[in-house]
Amino acid sequence: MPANKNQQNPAFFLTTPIYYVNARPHLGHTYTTVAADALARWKRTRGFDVRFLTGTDEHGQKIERSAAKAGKTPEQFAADVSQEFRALWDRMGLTYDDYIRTTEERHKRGVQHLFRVLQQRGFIYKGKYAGQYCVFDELYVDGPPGTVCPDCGRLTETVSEENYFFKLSAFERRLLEYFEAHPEFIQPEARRNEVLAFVRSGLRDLSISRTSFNWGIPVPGDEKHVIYVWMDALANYITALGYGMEQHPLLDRYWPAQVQLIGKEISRFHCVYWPAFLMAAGLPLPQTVIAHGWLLFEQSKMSKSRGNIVRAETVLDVLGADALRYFLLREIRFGQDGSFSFDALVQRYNADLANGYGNLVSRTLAMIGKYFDGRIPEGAVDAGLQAEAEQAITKVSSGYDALQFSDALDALWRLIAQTDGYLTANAPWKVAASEDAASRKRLAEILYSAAASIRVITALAYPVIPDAAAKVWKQLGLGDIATADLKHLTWGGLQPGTRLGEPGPVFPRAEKEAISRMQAIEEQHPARATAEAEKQPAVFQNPAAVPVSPKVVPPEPTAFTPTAVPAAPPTQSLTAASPGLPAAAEANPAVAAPATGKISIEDFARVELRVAQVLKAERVPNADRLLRLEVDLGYEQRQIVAGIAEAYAPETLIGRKVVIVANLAPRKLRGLESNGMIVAASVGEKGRPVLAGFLEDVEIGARLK
RNA sequence: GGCGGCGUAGCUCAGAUGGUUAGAGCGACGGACUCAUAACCCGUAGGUCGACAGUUCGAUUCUGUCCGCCGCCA
Repeated sequence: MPANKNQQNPAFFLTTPIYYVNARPHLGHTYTTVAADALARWKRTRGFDVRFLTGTDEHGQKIERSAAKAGKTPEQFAADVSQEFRALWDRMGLTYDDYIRTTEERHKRGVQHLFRVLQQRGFIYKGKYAGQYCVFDELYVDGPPGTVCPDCGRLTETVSEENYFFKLSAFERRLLEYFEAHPEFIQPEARRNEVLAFVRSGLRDLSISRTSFNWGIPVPGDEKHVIYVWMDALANYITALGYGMEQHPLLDRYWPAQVQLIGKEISRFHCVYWPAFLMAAGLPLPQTVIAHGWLLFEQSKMSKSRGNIVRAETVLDVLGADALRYFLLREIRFGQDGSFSFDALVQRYNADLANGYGNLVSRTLAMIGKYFDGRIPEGAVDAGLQAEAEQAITKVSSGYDALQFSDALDALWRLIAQTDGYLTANAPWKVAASEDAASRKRLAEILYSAAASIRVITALAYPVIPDAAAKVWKQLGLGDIATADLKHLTWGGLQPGTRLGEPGPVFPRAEKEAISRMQAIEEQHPARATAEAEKQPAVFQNPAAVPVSPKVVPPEPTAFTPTAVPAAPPTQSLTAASPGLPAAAEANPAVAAPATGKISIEDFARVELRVAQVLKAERVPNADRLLRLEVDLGYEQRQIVAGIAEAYAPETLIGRKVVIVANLAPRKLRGLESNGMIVAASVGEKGRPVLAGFLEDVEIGARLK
């Protein structure tokens, strides 16, 4: 990427999170990165010296395990996935200036330097952690032995290990004062309030090293320890600028960042830990951390059983990058959650891009071609249209500046409609029927005004639909939009006499079948296995039924674990066990791999699946996900504790017939004994459980074979 | 459980320090036009503004309770 070297211009450093290579790139990652790219492009057109950073986060126990499962070294595994991200961004033409990988030497050096600095400044000490630990989430959990992980519902392990700690508690007051003095630091408001509440409730020191695995950056001077993944990851924003090197001109030039874009699920790390690290290191804080919402995947009504992990490539194949960019930024109010569906995408594409922008360009340029031999006519300007265009410039600009992409695009498309309305109202094709001078003059005015409006529209649309804008810019005869000076965009920049470029469709209408085509592509893709697997019955939960030993890598399938359920790959049950997992955190690639170990019929026969009827159901106090059920098997009644409280209200279950694993060894959950598990499909990004059932009435106690 | 947010037309959402007929876009329906990508333009749609109660001359907009959804609580 050619960096803008003009030191006269104000620096603008913009970052996305670095993506954890445990998941393959999907639309969630694309959303963040596209928003950042649009902002980067916008700021560049406004004359800022933009530096746009993205990259991948590659350390941690999860990567170590996933690599082992994939039969690769962690280095190779991380490199492969990192390359997938990078290839996608390149294919989409994203204009990042730097792509950092946490396995790079420059990063390791920077992180170790940061560690030493914090140590020297007295913010790091060695201590001992004794308590509960969730192996799956690599998370310390509060509570007595037997506590379930609040994130995934699995039983925690009791551990005791020596750690380095960061004195986070020392920054409680300073952080609050900073938030107070800089209300714009955390956006939007809702996130800010959450962070404030969190800090106000008191900060404890943060464990920042691990000894239980090796795949990470060693603590300088104590190589048994590996630096905690979050400290490692967050530091990328400065190590990418040369932090830790003797000379760091980029750091001097670009830090602090103006905008750090993140997904809302990682706001605590970016709004509490990160500023505290920076304060401790004596570095200035970023100007704003902006959290966007989640991208949810709506199931299309045509196939309800569809899984919902969508890859950007599918959309690129069928509609192109601009379509995806436009949809994500137009349809979703930035900051709020939004949903994606192929239906809505094609709808937006046709209504706004094909019928709106594309058609306006097409009709206007066709008439200039026909009536003025392909040259921009010399004509007076329609004052009304000019005023509307100028108003749009203001509105769209302020929308982009505020990262309110949907507002900006809304205002821009209003101008498109106004220009379309202007043409229809003045009917140039009728005016053209008369050859007299007055009519020619009138015709020139109408078409010049429309073309001038299209020029403004195109310039303003460029950050969001760069490819299409570049095409139209050429068709207008204005050359390469990338080199155009859009900083002082005004109405009057279109020179009469300019010869139009080659005309051609910019956004051809999409047929209805585009929807089914994209759906088909998704289904055929190998990575689809992730979503496919979620459609299969997974055994749900009894979190305790999941192997919890930290050394189980991978968990050995036995007939008594959920893994024995046909067609559900071993780790699928692990995914199913995390109903609360946010969009950006799912998709263990190991899940995507086809099931490796097949089981024999005898293995399956060991699992006793039976029909049971729910007699009683009630919530387990202080456990958001757990329900205590009493079920009737015909030959006996028993108690089961199941993690389905978020999907089913207790009263709706009473009388319902469900499928249970009847011969599961009993486990205690929250002090309650659970005798068996309920079988449910795990649906969607969040693994919402859907209970298995029968279309016909089935006798209680019947066995499934 | 504690704290916070949300619930407005078929869909996605605006909005109101309380006040004549509650808005936009899309979809649907009707009309007009033919330069253009079966497109564009015009018009129509009558939604108890989640439920109930209160404050008020008057509430969808304020207060309370409830229901539903969501987020944060290392």
